[in-house]
Amino acid sequence: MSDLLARLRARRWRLTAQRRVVAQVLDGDHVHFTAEEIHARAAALLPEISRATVYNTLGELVAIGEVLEVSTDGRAKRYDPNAHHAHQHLVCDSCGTIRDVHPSVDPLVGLPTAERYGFTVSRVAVTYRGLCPDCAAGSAGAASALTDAEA
Amino acid sequence: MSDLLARLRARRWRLTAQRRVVAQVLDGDHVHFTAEEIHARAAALLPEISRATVYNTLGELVAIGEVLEVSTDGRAKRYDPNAHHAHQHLVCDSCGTIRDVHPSVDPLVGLPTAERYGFTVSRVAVTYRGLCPDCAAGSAGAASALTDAEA
DNA sequence: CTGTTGACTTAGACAGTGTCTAAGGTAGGG
DNA sequence: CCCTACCTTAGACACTGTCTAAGTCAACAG
Repeated sequence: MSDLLARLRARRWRLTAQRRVVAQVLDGDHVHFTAEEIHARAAALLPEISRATVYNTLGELVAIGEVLEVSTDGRAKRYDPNAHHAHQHLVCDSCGTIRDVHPSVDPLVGLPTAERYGFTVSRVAVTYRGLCPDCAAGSAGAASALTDAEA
Repeated sequence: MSDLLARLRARRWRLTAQRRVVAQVLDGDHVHFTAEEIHARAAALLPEISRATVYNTLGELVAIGEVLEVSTDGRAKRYDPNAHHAHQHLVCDSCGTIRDVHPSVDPLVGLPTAERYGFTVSRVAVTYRGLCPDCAAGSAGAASALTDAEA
């Protein structure tokens, strides 16, 4: 689905080599990289690309809605190229891996007006947390170490 | 509900002046402060308290489940003393304010096993995003500026 | 094809958030 | 009242992200 570049052209973006490699990295494996990971992969294709350019480009892609920003822990944000399908995230508490999940039922379930406290609610994020298969295998009985909660 | 100190005593915590003021700040208004805000308020009560101690204490409170850590944007984490009632969060995209909401229906709705990709799911976080009443009043028509999405 | 121009990129300084270390202080049990 | 293990401190450090000034170049006009 490398029509990301086509969409960018349609938006009259100046198509520089730097923007092309960033788009290419995002179009690749459908994972959720951090900005630094994207920079590293982009630099493998175009060694002189700078951090600032990667941050700028990601910020613009997020602003126009082609990429989603995901902040799961307090660490680095991750970038999700799957912006055109509503979905939720499954996050590993141990390694931070993120997987997209496409629920059959939309749990958006309107928040009752009485519970909105005057807020204008525009969207809802649902994040499932736990351990990915690899980490669950590694920590085995340590599953009880999962004493931290968040919802 | 200042039995937080009682619970800490029961856990055989050394009750130092520093830990007491941190607990006191958390027990106060039921808001969601950042670590720096907590440090500032604690320092108003005990001027020589250090940042490291506030971070240490918050980390320990989170580890034992007396306080929840909430990372909504990529900025500073916020600390939620309301750890003993399952709840969700309403977050303002403009000012970052967080409100607890206690939904009548639990949208946890089990994630279908087929959608778990082998993850061991231990909990789910639901975050409603939008504008708080104050920010909605301020930006008025700019509501359409909310082009970013996250779920 | 070539020139022009404004948008883009760069390196590096800077800022916010959080972690770590070594040294000194103190709560709480004896 | 003393000890000692645990706690606190100041400050250095690391990570993530933002900003600036100067140089570069994609795209368009001619």
